[in-house]
Amino acid sequence: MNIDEVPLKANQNKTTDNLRRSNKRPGGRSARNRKKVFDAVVTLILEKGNTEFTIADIGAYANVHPTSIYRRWETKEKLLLEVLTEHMANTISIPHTGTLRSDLLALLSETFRFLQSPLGSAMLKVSASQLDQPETHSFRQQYFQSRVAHIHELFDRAMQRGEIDPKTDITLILEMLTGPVYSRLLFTARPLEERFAEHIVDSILRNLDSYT
Amino acid sequence: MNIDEVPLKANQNKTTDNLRRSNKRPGGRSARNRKKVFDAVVTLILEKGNTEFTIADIGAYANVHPTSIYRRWETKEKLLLEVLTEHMANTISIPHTGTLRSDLLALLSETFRFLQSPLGSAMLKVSASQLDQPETHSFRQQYFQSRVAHIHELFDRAMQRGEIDPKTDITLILEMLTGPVYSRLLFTARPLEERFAEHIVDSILRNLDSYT
DNA sequence: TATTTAATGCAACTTGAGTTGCATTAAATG
DNA sequence: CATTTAATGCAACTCAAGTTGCATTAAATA
Repeated sequence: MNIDEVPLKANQNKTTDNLRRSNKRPGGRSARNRKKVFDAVVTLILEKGNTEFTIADIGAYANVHPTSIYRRWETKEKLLLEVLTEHMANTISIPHTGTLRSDLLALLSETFRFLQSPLGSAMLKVSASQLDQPETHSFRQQYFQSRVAHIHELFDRAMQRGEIDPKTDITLILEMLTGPVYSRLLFTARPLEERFAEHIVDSILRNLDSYT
Repeated sequence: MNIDEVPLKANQNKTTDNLRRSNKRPGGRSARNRKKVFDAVVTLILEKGNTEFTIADIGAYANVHPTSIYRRWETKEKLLLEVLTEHMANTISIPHTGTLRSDLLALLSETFRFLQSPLGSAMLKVSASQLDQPETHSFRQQYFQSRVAHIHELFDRAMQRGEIDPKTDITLILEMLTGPVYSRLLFTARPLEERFAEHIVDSILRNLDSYT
């Protein structure tokens, strides 16, 4: 018996299962409803400016019965995490300014903007809410990894220009780049201003040799 | 009429009000219940390893009627934020190793340990959950500010040793020090290891001139 | 096209979080 | 010590989140 054919107990691992069998009934009603629900979530976050709506609200907006949503995603958090991850992957834009420094500054500016927007704030809130939920670890990593994958192009150019060593740990750069933003948003509440971005970027660039 | 005497509508701004009038009936049953509830919250977080308990659970554990808890704190999040802020302020320990570098490494190690513990994870989760709740901004800032206040002693020593400029922005250092930890916890899930701590600390120390 | 299979819609239900009114208790105040 | 005031305890209630069983609908497949 192939491992893929092992019968799973109902409701077990629904979210990831949902992905694994995503090609079972792909083009039909399921896919349409998925899209309707995802669109409804994004719209609701933008309209309300936060995530203070219920699954019933989503169902009403999407014209999909709430029961169907509960059955496919189990919790609002899992649904939101999936929606926001996918949305990010589709809307990310990569700066292309000519130098690594200004590329990183542009990237960080965009991060400031995003994390202060309803969608970014939601992403941060939902990610933190899942901190001790091992089942959704992979989703949060996927969010970051898809960013890394996209942004890699920016570093590839920097490598070609000789600004950066090919062995550089890109993920580490992004951890150091975005981390301090979370400190400010979560705790100090100091403003996300240009000066802060420059400080972060320059403290990375001045230490590039320690990122290999 | 003094601004302090403006009558407040019932239930308005209950949490901060709770602090402001904390000397009204301080030593009696209220204070005892407050302590019982706070202890119960800490114990429950440690016992369960997470915050998946209800206000009813807290009431049962503390032998305080749940209604009283609802009336004083309104939501579990506000209560937890208050409890964790106070607990942190009381349990923080300041390294005193002789050099700024090893002090910061010790501090960061402790931060790793704390943020991976149930209490730290709870603090991060609850803070993020309050991201768009302006009423609790001050509590999250207070948490960080009380850390800054305590840790300042560490930097004072470094200043006396001449390792650091007296005009250094200590808060910025702490933002840069702890920020990347949130990146790892929330998104990349890479391990919080010594090597990571050294990378963070050294990239601060090598750029100390830009922190003034 | 007919058959099979899975998702969906719907109604009824369970459950638990949070609220309210009122009596009780204890702390503060004179 | 008597009085006043506020917090507490308690019971009853509301309401919304989430579940379950079953009929219906639509997609896949032979």
